[in-house]
Amino acid sequence: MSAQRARIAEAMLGMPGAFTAEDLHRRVIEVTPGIGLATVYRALAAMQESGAIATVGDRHGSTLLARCERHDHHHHLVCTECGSVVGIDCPLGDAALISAERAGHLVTRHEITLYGLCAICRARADGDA
Amino acid sequence: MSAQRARIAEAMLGMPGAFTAEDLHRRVIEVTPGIGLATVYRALAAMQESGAIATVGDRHGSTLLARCERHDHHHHLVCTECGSVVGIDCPLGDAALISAERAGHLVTRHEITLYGLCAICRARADGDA
DNA sequence: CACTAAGTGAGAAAGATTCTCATATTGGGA
DNA sequence: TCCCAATATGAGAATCTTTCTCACTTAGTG
Ligand SMILES: [Mn+2]
Ligand SMILES: [Mn+2]
Ligand SMILES: [Zn+2]
Ligand SMILES: [Zn+2]
Repeated sequence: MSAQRARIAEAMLGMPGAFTAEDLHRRVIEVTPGIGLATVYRALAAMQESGAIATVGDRHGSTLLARCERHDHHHHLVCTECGSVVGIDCPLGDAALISAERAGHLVTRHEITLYGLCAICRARADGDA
Repeated sequence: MSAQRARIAEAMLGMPGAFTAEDLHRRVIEVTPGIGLATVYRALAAMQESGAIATVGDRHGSTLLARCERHDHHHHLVCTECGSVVGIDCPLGDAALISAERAGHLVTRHEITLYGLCAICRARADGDA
């Protein structure tokens, strides 16, 4: 593994929640100037391949990513306020399976993402109100 | 409503399944040359606003859209082979709700999309095998 | 008919991601 | 340790989708 990938991985582990490629690049070059944005994109592609990170939405056209503790199949609960992300088990509900069956559709993949406010941001919102 | 919007809506109704803005533009100008791509994008934005269409994925970086019969909250079952789309009811499964509750997260929005093969494409795949 | 708000077309612009290419590094095997 | 093929890197160009600008035309209301 190259030195750059190692630094990018470290920076990625330090990200608090959802982040874009540019967010991560900014953090990386604070510690190690000179690393290029293209290298960050390349590292991100590898991480996504391995399941170390996943797409959890988008922000103004940029892909939002987040670190995954689990590398097996799971989904995400994303705070739209602070970007914190929690991995969740999330088998398809019965209604979905029944609809698919009725249509004769063979489901090979599904995407589920939940958005809202995490406990902390929810408390803060209540306090402000 | 402008003449252009009417033509774009007609063309949209004739789309067989999932389509991109350019797919639709191509169809529109077959019937009515001169209508600009920007106008198609503007019409699509309005349709999405009204619930007449919805995003159902992406194809090589372009947003995939599909017509909705229902304008209320629902989700989609998309054939990755032919692009056919079926609307489905799809309340969150218990597992998802329990995960959110345990995390103290207030869920305000969720996205669910199922991908796979429709009945027709499935039959064709079996025949080929 | 007159007026205003909204829509239009063409192209420029914006922005994210990928590609190119010359150079540099890596890690394994001799 | 030295060599080499494979892979990674950095800088910027290129690509490509979507949005914006602006001068001009409609739609719709009264
Ligand atoms: Mn995860
Ligand atoms: Mn629908
Ligand atoms: Zn939060
Ligand atoms: Zn199909």
